[in-house]
Amino acid sequence: MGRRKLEIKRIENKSSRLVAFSKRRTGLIKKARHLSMLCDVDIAIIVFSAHGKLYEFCSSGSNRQDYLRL
Amino acid sequence: MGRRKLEIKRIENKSSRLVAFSKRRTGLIKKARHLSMLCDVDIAIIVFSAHGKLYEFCSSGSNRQDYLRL
DNA sequence: ATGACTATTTATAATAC
DNA sequence: TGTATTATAAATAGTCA
Repeated sequence: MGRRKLEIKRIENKSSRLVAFSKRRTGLIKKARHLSMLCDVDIAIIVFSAHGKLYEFCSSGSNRQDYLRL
Repeated sequence: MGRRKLEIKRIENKSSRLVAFSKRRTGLIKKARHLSMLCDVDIAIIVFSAHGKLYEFCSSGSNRQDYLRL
C-alpha cells in the first residue's frame, strides 16, 4: 500500500523502519478498534518495541453493553 | 474497503457480522505479522469473541535473533 | 523527527457460484 | 455454509514541506 511493493522482511534502514513502525502501529490499532466496534468483540494488543518500549491497546468493552462480565 | 463505505458501528445483521469478523480478524493478524517482521518487534493480540471464543496471535520472536531474553 | 500529500498497493463488502 | 471474484474503500511508501 504505497508507492512501491514492499517485501515482508526486516527493513534495514533504521529511519525507514522507525517511520514504518509508527505508521503501521497506528494502522494496526485503528483496525483493531474498527473490528471491535463492527463485530462487537473485545481485543487487546501488546507491542514490544526493539528498544523495550511497550505499546498497548485494549477495546474498552464499552461496546459490549449487552451483558455484564464480572 | 469494499463495494460500499461502511459506517464504523456494530453490524446488526448477524451473518454479515460473522463474515466481517472472520475476514477482519484474519486481516488484523496478517497486519500484525507484517509489522512484526518489517520492524523487528514482538506483538501479541487477543480477541475475545461475543460468544466467548478466544483467538490469539503472538509473533514468535523468531525474528528477534539479535538478543536473547530470559 | 513530524505532518501532509498522493500514487500505488492491500484489504474487504458485496456478489456470484 | 464455504470459496472465489471484483469493484471499491482504506492503508501506506516514498516524497516533500
